[in-house]
Amino acid sequence: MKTNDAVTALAALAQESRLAVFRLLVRNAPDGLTAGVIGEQLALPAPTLSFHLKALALAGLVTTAQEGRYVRYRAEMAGINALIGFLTDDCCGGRPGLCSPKDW
Amino acid sequence: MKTNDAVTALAALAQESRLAVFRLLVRNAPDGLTAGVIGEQLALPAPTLSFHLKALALAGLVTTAQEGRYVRYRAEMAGINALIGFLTDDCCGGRPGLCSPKDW
DNA sequence: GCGTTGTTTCGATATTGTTGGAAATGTGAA
DNA sequence: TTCACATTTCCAACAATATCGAAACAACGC
Repeated sequence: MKTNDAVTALAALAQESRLAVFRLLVRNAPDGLTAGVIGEQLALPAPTLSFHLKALALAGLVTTAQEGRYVRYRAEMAGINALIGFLTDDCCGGRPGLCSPKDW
Repeated sequence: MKTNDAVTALAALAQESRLAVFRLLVRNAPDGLTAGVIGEQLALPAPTLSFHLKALALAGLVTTAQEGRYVRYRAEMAGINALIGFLTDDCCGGRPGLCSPKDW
């Protein structure tokens, strides 16, 4: 993962509505939810939600699947996992034992 | 961790300079670095760096320690750990086996 | 086809974040 | 005390992002 990818992913999550969308999809993994259901659950107007879902998809944090009239969104676990790895890369100069072991 | 705390932490990391600062401090954990060294390594003007370090500190991702004329910054592992936990909370409705086990 | 429903794009506005020079603050050394 | 150095605050210009109504687009049932 490159720095720019990480910034994109972090920026996608660094917004209240998008973070709520992502966490809702994580709770509903791996089935996912349709856009309409997400909007209903989080009380977001359709254009606003669409804007945010697009950002999450571009960041590689959710995937989309057309299902007839509906579009199903799913949390992309590989995306969040790559992000976490990037954040903790080379921790303590490669000697992770220097950090509290039970935390890592 | 509350939603607002998570948004603050994610926003702090969702910026190229701040992300670079944080990762530099992670690599140099647990010793940390002084502001001047960070600015030198990343080629950031002092006011800009100070602005970013403040954001990281407010987000609970770095700690500060006055050392004479210098101020030493350290990555706060507990902060990043809490953030990661928040992101993956209640994964798959509490049945994490539904996600790829090797990823989690 | 035609109306209905689900989703996205467009557009205009409001809000917030980033940047770095100049100046101020704080700390230690001479 | 005076100087030098490290860091922060202040400020103003600039850039990026959030919001949501109206309209457009897409897919299904009749």
